[in-house]
Amino acid sequence: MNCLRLFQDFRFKSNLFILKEELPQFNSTFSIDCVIFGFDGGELKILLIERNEEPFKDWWALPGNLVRANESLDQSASRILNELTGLGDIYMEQYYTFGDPDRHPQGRVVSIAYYALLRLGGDKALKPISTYAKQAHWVNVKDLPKLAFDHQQIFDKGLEKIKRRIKHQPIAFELLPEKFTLTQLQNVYELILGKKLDKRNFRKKMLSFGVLRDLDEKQKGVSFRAATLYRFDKRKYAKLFGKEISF
Amino acid sequence: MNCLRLFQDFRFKSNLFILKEELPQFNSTFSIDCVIFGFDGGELKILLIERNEEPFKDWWALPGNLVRANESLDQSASRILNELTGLGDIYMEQYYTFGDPDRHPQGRVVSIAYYALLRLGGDKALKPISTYAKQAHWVNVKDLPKLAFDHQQIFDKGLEKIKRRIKHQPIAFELLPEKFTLTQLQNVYELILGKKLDKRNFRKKMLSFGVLRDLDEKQKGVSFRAATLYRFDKRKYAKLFGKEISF
DNA sequence: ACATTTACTGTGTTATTTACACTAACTCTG
DNA sequence: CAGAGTTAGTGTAAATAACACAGTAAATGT
Repeated sequence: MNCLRLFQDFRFKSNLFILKEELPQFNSTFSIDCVIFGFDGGELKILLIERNEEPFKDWWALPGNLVRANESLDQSASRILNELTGLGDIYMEQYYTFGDPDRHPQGRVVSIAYYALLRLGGDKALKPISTYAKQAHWVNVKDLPKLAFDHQQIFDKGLEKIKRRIKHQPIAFELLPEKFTLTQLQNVYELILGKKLDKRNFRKKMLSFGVLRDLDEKQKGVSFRAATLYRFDKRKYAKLFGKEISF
Repeated sequence: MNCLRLFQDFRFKSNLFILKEELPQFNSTFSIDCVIFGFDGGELKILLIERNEEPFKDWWALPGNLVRANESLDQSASRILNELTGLGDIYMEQYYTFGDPDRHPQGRVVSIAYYALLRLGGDKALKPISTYAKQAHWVNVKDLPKLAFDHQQIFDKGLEKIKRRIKHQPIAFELLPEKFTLTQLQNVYELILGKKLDKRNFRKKMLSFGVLRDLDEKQKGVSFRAATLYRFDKRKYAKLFGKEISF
């Protein structure tokens, strides 16, 4: 024991050698992986790609890519999302970094995970413009296939994160079209939180925040009674920031 | 515009060349930086080192180091904390990754930030065992010097994080000795949250959680009335997990 | 014993959360 | 066009949690 201590002291003071296991990680790369949530037809979905390259060729995976030399992580995430979906100007947030030494079979790749929330359906079609994927699909979060790498873990942590965040920040609106009904908004909350909410309490609380603008306009093209449409009022949201919203 | 589009299509389909700006980041390294909070003598402090190497030689900086080839990020954080303080078995958590391309003047270093909370004073002395720092000091968070790199930013984000976390998880106890008084506990909350709390409400709420065990024991060696000592009861904490604690 | 310092305690007020069920409006069908 | 079917929309009472607030108790030192 004393011997080991002496050895260590010598090592640090002499600065002459380094143990192999102490070598830092060189020649590594890092990537961004995105958990991209979408809401459509009452289902919460995420975007998956079918890989066209080894490793994990033909497996489903989260969309992701390597970070370039001269871009920041946030810039990189935006670029990658844009390349994979054709979309820009989306609320994205870094939430965790995954770096197990063996998470990638071909060498060390530390992956910085982001999530994004976006409105599906109708107006904006997805136009992926990259060849590293055979195809991209929206998949219901309740029905995920086996994922490549540690992507299941990355997804789990991402879902956990937005569960917490939806109570503090108006991220639910990012999933909805500009004009939406209170029932649609409640659906989003219920899907993300994974539980039913009381309709009256939900509406009471949502309206009490004063961040919804009643558009004096009704849904069109629906069977049965049409609901009032609302729009999210970003300016009024400022005061609300950071407060807990419980359901 | 059409021309650009055609060019892009060709680029993706032919797969023959790559634009320089599209090169991924190779030969990069990553590091861990730690914001290590300590509580001592009524002050909230963090551990800083005075750098002994370029760049930023002689500047104060957060303790941090490069990740090794065969360790996970969490392992790396624990190792680095241990090397810098001699301590182990500390609650640590990854909270953000900083990766601006120019955050390190000598090349790209993506840094994964962790925070740790630890009890100071008395029993365990700090024994840093590394030469890359001239010295390590505990510095009051209210009185930080200019920090190297983007470490001020890393610190700010870390403080923000534990402000939020202290309301959900019993991290305050990590800062205190095993036996502590309610007044000490309140001090920790007040320092982290940066505001005064009402004594009666604080005690009422803390005791109502049922995670404190009254030790039937009093402080010793203090002038004036001695306070009752408590211990944190980990088992009873389980039910509390995840609930918001507001002050 | 007296001054000093910190520990400790309770109540009333207000705001928030929760639980709970019926009517209104519209559409479709026969 | 009447009636069935479906979703939109609304209020109240009880329980719980948050907040504001001040004096007594216990120990020490002089």
